[in-house]
Amino acid sequence: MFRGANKVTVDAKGRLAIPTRYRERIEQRSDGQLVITVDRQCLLIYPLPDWEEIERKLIRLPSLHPQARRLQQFMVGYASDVALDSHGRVLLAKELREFAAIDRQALLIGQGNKFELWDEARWSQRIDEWLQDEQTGDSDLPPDLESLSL
Amino acid sequence: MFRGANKVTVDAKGRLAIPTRYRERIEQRSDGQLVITVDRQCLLIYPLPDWEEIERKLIRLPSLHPQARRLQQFMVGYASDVALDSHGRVLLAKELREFAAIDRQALLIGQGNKFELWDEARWSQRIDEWLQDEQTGDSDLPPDLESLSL
DNA sequence: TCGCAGAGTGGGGAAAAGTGGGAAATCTAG
DNA sequence: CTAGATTTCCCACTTTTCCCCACTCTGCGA
Repeated sequence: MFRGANKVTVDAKGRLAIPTRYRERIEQRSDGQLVITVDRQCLLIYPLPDWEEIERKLIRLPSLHPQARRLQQFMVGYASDVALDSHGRVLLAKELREFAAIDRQALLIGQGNKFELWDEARWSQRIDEWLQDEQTGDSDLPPDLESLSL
Repeated sequence: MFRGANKVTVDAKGRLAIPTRYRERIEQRSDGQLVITVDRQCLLIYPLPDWEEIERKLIRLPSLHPQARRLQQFMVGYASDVALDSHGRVLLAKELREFAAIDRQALLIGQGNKFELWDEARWSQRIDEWLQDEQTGDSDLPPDLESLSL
């Protein structure tokens, strides 16, 4: 399982260093092969086998349903294969960087079987929204979630 | 069970000494392995096995529900593995300290299977709010709580 | 009251990780 | 076919992290 938030920098050539603590796991899971694609506001980074499973699910979605088709189009369309270089870095294609507005400072967020990659500014915006919703009470969870014991 | 409130200091390198009385229990429960993550205003510290149970619950939440997704994103996203060093200290990642505004003086609060870690100033603010709510009568409990016998 | 032991606190330095730049190789267009 | 541009690979420098050691403080017992 990937977890944890890491400040990372994307250099002028669009390279991103994966924090060392994750590298061993990636090496053994997929021999260093990753797939990077887009989400609504951020990028998603999957080990190759995990992505292939997602891709199968996406392709099976009903292609007449407009939203399903759009999801399929974007996620599969932007998906690009990358491999770790000798220093554990990956190259982010220009199209992906532009899509997610990732310039230099970014946050790599572990989310179980994948990572999310956020532009720093967008991420802190998201935190603000969360805290605000908490205050105004817009954060009500569905009934079965309220009993969640942490 | 962890109980009690302890004043602790975070040094310049972000290290936090766990009070000795808890160390033995942590050693035997998880071999010194802890996971630290964020809550709304503070940090949460779990022994590794307890965290893994929480994580399983979180991951099972419906990922299309925005509030559930957000909870999952923040809690799993910020969760970081740490281990006690030879002096019973743990290192708080910079991202976590920033999130919870923890600078130097903090409070470590035992909460059963976990600890809460509060910035000192935020904690006393929270006490103030509580006392104020009591006065203005904003403290009405939901029905099933009113019958709670303390 | 003094000393000792256990706990807490603060660095210093070696090693590893992160970062940037340059050279070689490959591709593209004129 | 050649010149320019882009990508890929590799090297070197800088920064951070981690581990260990030393000092201080507090409380207890002699």
